[in-house]
Amino acid sequence: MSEECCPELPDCCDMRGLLSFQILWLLSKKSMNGQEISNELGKRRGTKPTPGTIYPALKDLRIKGSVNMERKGRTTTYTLTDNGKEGLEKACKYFCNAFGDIFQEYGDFTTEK
Amino acid sequence: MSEECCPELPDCCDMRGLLSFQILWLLSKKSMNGQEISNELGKRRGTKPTPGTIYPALKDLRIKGSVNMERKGRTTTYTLTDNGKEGLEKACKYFCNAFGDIFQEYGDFTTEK
DNA sequence: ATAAATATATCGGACATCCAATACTAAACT
DNA sequence: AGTTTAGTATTGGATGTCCGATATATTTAT
Repeated sequence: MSEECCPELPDCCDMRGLLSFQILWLLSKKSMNGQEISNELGKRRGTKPTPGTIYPALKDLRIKGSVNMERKGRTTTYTLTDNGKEGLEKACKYFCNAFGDIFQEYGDFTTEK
Repeated sequence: MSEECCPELPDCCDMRGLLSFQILWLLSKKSMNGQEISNELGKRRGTKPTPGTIYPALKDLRIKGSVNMERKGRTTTYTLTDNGKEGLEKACKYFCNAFGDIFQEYGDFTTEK
């Protein structure tokens, strides 16, 4: 996850979506606050989501029961719930089934590069 | 891509998004009409997108210049344009950078299953 | 005490994605 | 000719994702 590798957003199609899924995945590795989540997403996407993106998403995940929030002073730590863990496993299966071939075959797509 | 493997949609998070990207990917392998695209998406997602989903997406891709349409009788064949091919390569890089770790590490996540 | 910085949060607007419902066209069938 | 079927397409409504702008609370610095 180096800095040099900043993928360019394509104009051929829309690349939005799966934000809440990606947040759950990140939280499955480590409980984090909003800024840390935002930084991790920035590494993967090239640009950090703004507060207007990240906090509504976290609020929705809390309402769904997928994450817990715990505020201490200035920072709020978000943690995956047991419910969220179960759901994430289903979500990963769905995701891999839907997009797995792109990862497996993308090597062929760029042989000429 | 067998029939038995129908992933369940999770309730922990939203799994919408990247439809136009997935359509471009499918068309990069073979030109297809709407029904064929819909069937391929159904195999990967478990449920086939309805006409109200697929045709607006294809219309947007045509307006963006990513695909061409050619109607013959009852069917319309959609083909990736050169522009769409270039864009798709960028899109794949972006996608792999954003979600690659989930594929690489998901094996660990399900070792207990 | 005041100011600056950090972290969280909401609001408004734009847009893609999703479905159900409806409608149309062309081919195939009776 | 009339009916059915296959394929395409639009409409309306709901929701998630995205940004820019704004606001609040807490910590840190001056």
